Amino acid sequence: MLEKLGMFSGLTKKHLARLEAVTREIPVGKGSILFSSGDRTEGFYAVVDGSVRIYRISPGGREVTLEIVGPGGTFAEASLFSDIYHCFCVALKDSKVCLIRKDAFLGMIQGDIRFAAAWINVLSLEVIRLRQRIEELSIKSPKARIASYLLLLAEMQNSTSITLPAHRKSIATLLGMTHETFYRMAKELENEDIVRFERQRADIRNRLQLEKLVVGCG
Amino acid sequence: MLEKLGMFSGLTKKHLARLEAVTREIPVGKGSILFSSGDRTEGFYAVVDGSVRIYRISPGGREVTLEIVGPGGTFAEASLFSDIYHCFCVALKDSKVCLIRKDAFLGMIQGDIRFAAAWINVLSLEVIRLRQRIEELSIKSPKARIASYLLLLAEMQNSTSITLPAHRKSIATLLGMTHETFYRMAKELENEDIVRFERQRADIRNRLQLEKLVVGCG
DNA sequence: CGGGACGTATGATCCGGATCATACGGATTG
DNA sequence: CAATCCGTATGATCCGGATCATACGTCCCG
Repeated sequence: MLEKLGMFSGLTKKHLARLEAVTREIPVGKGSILFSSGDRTEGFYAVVDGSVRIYRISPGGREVTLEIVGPGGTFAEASLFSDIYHCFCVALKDSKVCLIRKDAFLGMIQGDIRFAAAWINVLSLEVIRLRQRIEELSIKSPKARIASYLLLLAEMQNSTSITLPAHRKSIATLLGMTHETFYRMAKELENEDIVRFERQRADIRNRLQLEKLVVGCG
Repeated sequence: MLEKLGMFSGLTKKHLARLEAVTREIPVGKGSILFSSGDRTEGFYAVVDGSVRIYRISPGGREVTLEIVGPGGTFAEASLFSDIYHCFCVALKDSKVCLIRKDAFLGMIQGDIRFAAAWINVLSLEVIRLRQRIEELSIKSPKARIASYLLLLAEMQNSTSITLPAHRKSIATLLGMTHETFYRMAKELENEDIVRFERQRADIRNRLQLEKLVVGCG
């Protein structure tokens, strides 16, 4: 079942079989916590079905969403080199995830050069993605951050009709703003007829204008 | 000369020699641009001496500092999997950097399992660091961000007497605030006798209070 | 079915940090 | 040496987004 995960494509059948042998499939009910900050690491995960939210509790007590992961995505990769998790993971819907066991995976990396190379590729892309997020968080204007995020989703989903990967409150903290601000800015975007929100969906009506918002923000 | 770089320790002499063979040492004068966004990638770099600043130009035209790298640090690792650089690099002082050529390095990774494993380690740590930065940027209070940053530097330099890695203006954009705000907050910290700034140095006078700022910010 | 918890949504208020302006000193350059 | 640039520094003003308050809908669970 791992072969559907994209990042593992390019592996031979033999490798896949070996990998699946050290993989455990775990169903997680909506709202349940997969792991908490401080837990001993067992390995990293891949989302087979559903979606999860990765977050931390800031020292001041508020939740900071680090990422929202959907089908095909992996998370907690850094746990391979850490004894404990440094964040929380909660299921946004009833989901199915795969736990790839740490020691076994490290062993495979050390024993299989192709595997290692593939993993290096994954990590490198992750670094690039994180850097982009840092840059986007440096955008002060909440509206521009939302615009930037919607454009990112549109690109990933390859459509101007976007499925929001989580409820608005989570997305708000992902983008570093309060949910009130998110609702307000969303409403503004609707009033300007740039984006139309509807339940779990967002339709980009005026891509040009949306891009201008990101650019024009400073 | 690479063996001093930390990330390359643990390699055998033979590996080191091979690596150095594909490495080019480059002197960069203060203020000169090592590469620009859009340039074709040649490889990634390690700082031997001096320091450099990595930044992007946001669509709105302002500089966003992504990181400040000192001796022993590496940067532009992601260029291994990209055809062009996505950021700028400028030398903060007269510096000496090593260019590790992309194709050669990729070849070594694909040909040497120990090498690949070491590199995976480097990338994983980078991912963890970037996540921490994302979390810190989510801290809204500039003062708390400064506090958090100073504590990070203190930990890295293992002393309460810190050498600032760059001029204040760069640090300000690194922390996602204007330089005016940085100066003001720094002055406040001095008035409260928590930190004393002096030329390129910062002395933490009251670590407890500094930590409280980070925690208490929400 | 009824109640509670939570996501969604919007209004009122307030303050912090961005912006604009100004000034001083040190470094660099011609 | 004078001129210039840039980093450092601080004051005045203004506005945007956080905060607090409130309310409605819906989902879930007993």
